[in-house]
Amino acid sequence: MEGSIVSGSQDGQIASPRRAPSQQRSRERVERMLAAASALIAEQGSDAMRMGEVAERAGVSIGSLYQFFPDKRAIVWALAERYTAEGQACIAAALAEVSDAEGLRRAFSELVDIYYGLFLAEPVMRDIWSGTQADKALRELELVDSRANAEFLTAVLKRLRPAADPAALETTAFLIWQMGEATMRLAISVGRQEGDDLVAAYKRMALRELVGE
Amino acid sequence: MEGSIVSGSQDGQIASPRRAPSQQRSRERVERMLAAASALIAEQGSDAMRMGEVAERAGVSIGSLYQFFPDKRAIVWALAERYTAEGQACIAAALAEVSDAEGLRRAFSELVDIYYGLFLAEPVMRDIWSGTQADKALRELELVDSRANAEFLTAVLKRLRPAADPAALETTAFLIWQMGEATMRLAISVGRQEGDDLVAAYKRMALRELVGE
DNA sequence: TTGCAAATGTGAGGATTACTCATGTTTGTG
DNA sequence: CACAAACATGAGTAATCCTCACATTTGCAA
Repeated sequence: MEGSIVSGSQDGQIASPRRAPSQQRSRERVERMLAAASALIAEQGSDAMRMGEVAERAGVSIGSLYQFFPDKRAIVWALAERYTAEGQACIAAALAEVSDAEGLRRAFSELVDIYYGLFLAEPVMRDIWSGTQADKALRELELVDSRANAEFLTAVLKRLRPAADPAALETTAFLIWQMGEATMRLAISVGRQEGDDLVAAYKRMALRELVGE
Repeated sequence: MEGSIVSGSQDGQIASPRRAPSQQRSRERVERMLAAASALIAEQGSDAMRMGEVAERAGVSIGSLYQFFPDKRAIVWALAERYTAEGQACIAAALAEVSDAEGLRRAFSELVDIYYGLFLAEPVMRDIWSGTQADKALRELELVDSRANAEFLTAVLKRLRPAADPAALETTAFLIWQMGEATMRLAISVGRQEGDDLVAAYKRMALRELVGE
């Protein structure tokens, strides 16, 4: 897992490989760098985050930063990856044991609420996923993450509707998941009341599709 | 309309006001600048577009560029605004005379196809709307545009379901529209086959919501 | 026509910022 | 304890957005 933070290769367009921290000291320093970046993103957004500022706040030199992260985006990517890892575990747990329509309805509804709450409460998460579309590496990460999450949903659907075309179920699950993320991004960029309404409407639409009328 | 191209104020965060071209000569030059920008975006994407390159290709100096556009984003914004204006006219026309469920089904289905085709065929449009989330001014423009388009859809729904809660219809129309845009963005970032499937699934879901089972 | 103010045109240079690299320091290990 | 590999440093490089002082052109009133 620590390897993936550093790899930063991401896509195949930029970013040269960097050293992975192997000593205790450097591992701690990398953590400080990520914490500093996280704080700065929370304060000003990832776009306004300056590499020099990250280094200063982490108490390291600019050179050390680039020792472990190939470029600025890799730092954001590393933070994003932690969120996705956390999220996936949560989603897998919520959907693993669903075996009937009512269970799916409850689990899905709860998941949406949790995610919406996270988006509202976590400025870093909000910033990263809002800017997702701009960065190819992040878009890729989100796509992979979304597919993985949709996979859990697909598994449930296959259990509930064994007669249905598996490919169609996969498409449906993936689309619903992506729409959920789009709805979140939308909801946090409008007023709170309207955001709540939109999330509720999404939930209703998605459930109609997932468990029928 | 020419005023809006230049205003560039957009959001309230950056961009100082610039002069609007009042002479024939400068209007033509502004057109050349936009054409050059458009070509460069088509070739390399708006992110890689360099202001110096735009000026060179338009046959003007870098200073002239900044005479009419407060900053780089304003150029992209000006192009985006043209697309939205064109789109709105098209959408308004397609939905204006819809008066029954079957008509809505046909019109909506056709609109989705047209938009998907545009996204596939127009690299500039694709680039601009893909990067929408990154730029606050563009996000705002998309939001305003989306609300306007959703308005047409809302009008149709109110005609078809006069008994329904108007606020709920508005939310539904807006959400469906935003999901459509999200689906387009998604569809063009995966393979062609999967993209087609996703758009088809979206169409089915949206229509279920719009005209019922 | 002519004079002049406003509009327009120019491009060298300022300012910012991501990122490099030559050099020095620390750590683990035979 | 020697020594290679890992780590740390920060002044400097490069790229790029944007400004500004000054030159030119245009439209128009006298």
